[in-house]
Amino acid sequence: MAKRAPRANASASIQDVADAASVSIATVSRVLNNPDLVSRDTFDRVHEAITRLRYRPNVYARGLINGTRRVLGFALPDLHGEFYSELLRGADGEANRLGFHLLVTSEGRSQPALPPAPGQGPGTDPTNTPTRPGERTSGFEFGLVGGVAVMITEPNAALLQESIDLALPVVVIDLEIKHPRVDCILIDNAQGATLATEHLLQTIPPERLSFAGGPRDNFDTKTRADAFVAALRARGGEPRPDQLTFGAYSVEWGQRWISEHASRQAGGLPFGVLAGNDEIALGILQAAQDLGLRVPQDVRIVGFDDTRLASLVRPSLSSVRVPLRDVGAEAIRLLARRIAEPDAAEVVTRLPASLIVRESSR
Amino acid sequence: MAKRAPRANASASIQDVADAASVSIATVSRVLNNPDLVSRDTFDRVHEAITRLRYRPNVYARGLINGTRRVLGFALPDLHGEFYSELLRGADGEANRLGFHLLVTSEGRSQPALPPAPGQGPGTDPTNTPTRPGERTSGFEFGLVGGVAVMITEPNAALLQESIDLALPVVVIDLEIKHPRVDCILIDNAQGATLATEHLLQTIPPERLSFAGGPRDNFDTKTRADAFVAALRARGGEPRPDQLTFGAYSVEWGQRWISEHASRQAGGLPFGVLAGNDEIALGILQAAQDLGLRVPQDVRIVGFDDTRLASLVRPSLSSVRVPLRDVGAEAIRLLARRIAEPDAAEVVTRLPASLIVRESSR
DNA sequence: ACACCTGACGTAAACGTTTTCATTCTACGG
DNA sequence: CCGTAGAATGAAAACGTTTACGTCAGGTGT
Repeated sequence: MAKRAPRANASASIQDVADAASVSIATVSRVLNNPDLVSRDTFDRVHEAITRLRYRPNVYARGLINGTRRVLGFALPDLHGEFYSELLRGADGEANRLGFHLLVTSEGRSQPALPPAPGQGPGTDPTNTPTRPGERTSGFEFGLVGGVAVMITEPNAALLQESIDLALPVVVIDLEIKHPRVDCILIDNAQGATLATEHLLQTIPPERLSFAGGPRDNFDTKTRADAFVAALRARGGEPRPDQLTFGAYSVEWGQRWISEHASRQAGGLPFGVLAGNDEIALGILQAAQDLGLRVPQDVRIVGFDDTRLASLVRPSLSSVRVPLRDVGAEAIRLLARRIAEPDAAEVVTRLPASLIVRESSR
Repeated sequence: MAKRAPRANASASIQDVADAASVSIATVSRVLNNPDLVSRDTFDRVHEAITRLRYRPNVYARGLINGTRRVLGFALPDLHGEFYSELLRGADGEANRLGFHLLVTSEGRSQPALPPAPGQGPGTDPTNTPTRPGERTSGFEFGLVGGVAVMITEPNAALLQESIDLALPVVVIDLEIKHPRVDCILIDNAQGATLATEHLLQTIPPERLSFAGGPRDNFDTKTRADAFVAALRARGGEPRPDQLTFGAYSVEWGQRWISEHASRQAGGLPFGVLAGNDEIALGILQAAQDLGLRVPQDVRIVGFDDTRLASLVRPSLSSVRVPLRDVGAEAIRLLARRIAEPDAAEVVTRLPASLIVRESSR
């Protein structure tokens, strides 16, 4: 048995454990991965050595052997705000349960990690800065992760493409993509918008109902707007063009919307508005009050996303609740599934939205 | 030259590139890490092969050789809410700039990854569930990360200890720890609380000023409370015991506080309160209005943390701004530094707080 | 007594890199 | 023409695992 002097400062290796327990490294490995294959005696000896030496298997060596990657990438457009925060939380919890780790990233890390600036031969190239080797700009570490959950935006559409090229398990959030081994998670925006619109229609006639959306070309915005229109039509009201407006997902846009809308609003009171998200709704809510409109007596407002803002504000804000935490958790579950069975049939999970009625539309 | 048929589906290895460029793997490696050592011709050939084959060096193999870990752990008590969200964002941005990746985790993953349930010999152990080998509950993946930033709470105090034991670079957030190679980042809570208290003292006499804190045993709470007391004393007012109260970091506690306080408040109007964080402040703000108190005419409120809530609520909330994003970024910077020079002197970064005055105390 | 299985364990190959050392080749000063 | 320096490259060891395979002992069935 080739004993080796354990290095002083570094963490113990499997060899150190093997030596300490007077077995081979294979046996140590078996204790860790297939305990049934070793005798009770040996198990105990090795186990004792492991705890005594504080042995931790080297993740890199392990990852090298069996592509078993316990790390999942989570790429979001941004990390800021309740919305993503909640998504992340769901993902983290589920990852924890399933024994995975979360590598988070926001926005454009998509430039490939390789290669470094080419082209300085032995002849000194004048245009070349030192470029120390350790410093090369590293994009998303594919190869480190066993799968990626992506929420699509411009910058990381490239990331998605690359993941697909690499045959990496991929889950797309909030967008339906038809691709051989790509699963999707959708939030049922249409249903949520329908729910909210129908709720408003209980107290407001169709012609006095508006939709104040986010950016016009945003996918979610469109879905919600379409559902709004459909719900109005179902009640026999073909919406006028001015009943649908688009701006940005911001408080400021909400404020601007109400100030413009209030003056234009010839239809009389009360009127109602379905906002594209809670921030817009909040802007409307506050600016409406500043304009002397009472909520909900004069204006009935429903937001979208049910962020914590909605419940904290006064009057509290009705909102369409999208189960963000479930979305995060489901993303991890789907990834785990696809890692386990790479060729499983594609899944499109559609999570239902629900309407939380609060003071702003009661 | 031992050509090997490249496997069909797997990603290209360094050997594939070497074959394609008719060089040895050593040369390919040099192209990647020490371009100066190869001739111009070879460089170009290899470079072409790399791009053509979409070669990415295997992170695990690399990590196995040179402990260069480009992944940093970020352990927070929770991921929920503006607070952590903002911290994360700062960290992610800086990590991106510095070429690191972020492995996030919240709460108690601290149980060691090893070993799996011991003690089922060949004799079937009745108490033993199947315990499939792939399923073992994995704690935080030390060994995968090159450093850890920890924000202390009960569950991951263990994580901190373990990191220190492993001689892993560690940065502690929001707590000063004296330990050989551990850096700390502190938010200057005392300064922030002082600022806020002095601001309130400009319009409110000391005896009508209160502190509505979070949990009594919370470190931040204590620091803020102490600074509050000190500021009062500096103005010659020794605070009565009832001017300092402790509860929880929640809206509900704020609401409860004001309802109890308003009845007890014999001192007359207006009075002022420094809240332990924005949520408490918000609870106070809303419940005060419900009680018929005007803000800021009757009650002046200052919150803490300056989360987005503060600016969105009406009346908007004065708050002590703590530079969360900077905290996150600085954590990454410190980690990077310690990875580069493990024996550098310990650093304690103290980030200044500032007071944002809004309607609630104007 | 013999063949054969089985449980327990060790040997060694593989995973994909980086890096040290050795080798080849060219050029050049003597 | 020889010796040698230096540039360019290849061969091979090392990193810490997992796992296929081999070995060996002690049964068990004939």
